[in-house]
Amino acid sequence: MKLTVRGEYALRALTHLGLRYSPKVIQISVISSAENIPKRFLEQILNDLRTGGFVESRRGVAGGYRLAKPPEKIVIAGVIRHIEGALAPIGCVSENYYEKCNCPDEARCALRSIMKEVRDSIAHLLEKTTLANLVTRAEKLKAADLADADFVI
Amino acid sequence: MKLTVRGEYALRALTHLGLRYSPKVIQISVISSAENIPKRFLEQILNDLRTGGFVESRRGVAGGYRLAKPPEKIVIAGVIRHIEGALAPIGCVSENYYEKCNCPDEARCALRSIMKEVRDSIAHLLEKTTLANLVTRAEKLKAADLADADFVI
DNA sequence: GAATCCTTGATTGAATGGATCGAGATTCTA
DNA sequence: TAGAATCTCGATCCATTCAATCAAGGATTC
Repeated sequence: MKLTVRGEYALRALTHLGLRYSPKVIQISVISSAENIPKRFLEQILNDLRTGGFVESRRGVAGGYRLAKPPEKIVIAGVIRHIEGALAPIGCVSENYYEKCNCPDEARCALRSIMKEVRDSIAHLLEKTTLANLVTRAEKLKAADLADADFVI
Repeated sequence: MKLTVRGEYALRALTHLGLRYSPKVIQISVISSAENIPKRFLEQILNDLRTGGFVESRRGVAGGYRLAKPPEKIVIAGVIRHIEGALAPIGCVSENYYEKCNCPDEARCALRSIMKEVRDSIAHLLEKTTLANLVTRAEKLKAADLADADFVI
């Protein structure tokens, strides 16, 4: 699994929306400047997240984006699969994006067997992590940071 | 972590050499046809593995490649790092190939914290796996396959 | 010294990734 | 109902990476 900038932006944008989860929508430009993401590019990514059913949008003057379901229901593995594709490090061990490799005999391939373990460990971690979890982490990290600041003063 | 075809070939070639570990060298063309790897490309890859200290070569008529050290001493994580680069799914959590990301505050980044866990789990698996381990897997898979064949007869 | 094989670097062609643009659709508001 | 704000969608661009091939050259052995 490799997270490209695109996937990173997607997850950061979702976290932004998760931290402010409400029926109100948030504009692209707000997310763009808060998260330091090129606006045009983010536009593309949010639209893609909409297609995937992770966010929903509202057009027009008071338009913007919001989560399509509560943060607890948004699984990180699902987001990454939608944006980036396979979690597996190599196609021949992917469950959702299987691709045949050109080794002489896949069933007897030692490389495949170790890569399968890698895939499983990645998938296990990301399947059990939801956006709610990311949001909690973000809040805790912020709180810890504020505590540090107090301490310094 | 993403394993490209290049890395796959490298590990398959090493496994080939590991299964036949001896002072004798094996020709590129032999590995190439046994493992179904384009010869010219394999040439490039083996040369790269030589630079990394994983194999050594012998020129001339009876030339070829062999492992530069016993299979137990060749760690898969090291091979992948040399051929592909970082194990981490994103640069900002890589230990050996760190790259700054453009998020507003790296220390408070929730994404970073979950990706760090992914990195650690990948690294842990691949650090403890040696070529000797891969070779053993290959032998077992072959044996199991033969047993199946017997059973069918 | 000829055959064989490794060495090195250049090159190519395709795919991917990051990013931008422009025109269109939709919604609100004055 | 005109127009401004905002999302929508497809096209395009540029740089980089990947996979693969090629060519010339050097080393080694028989």
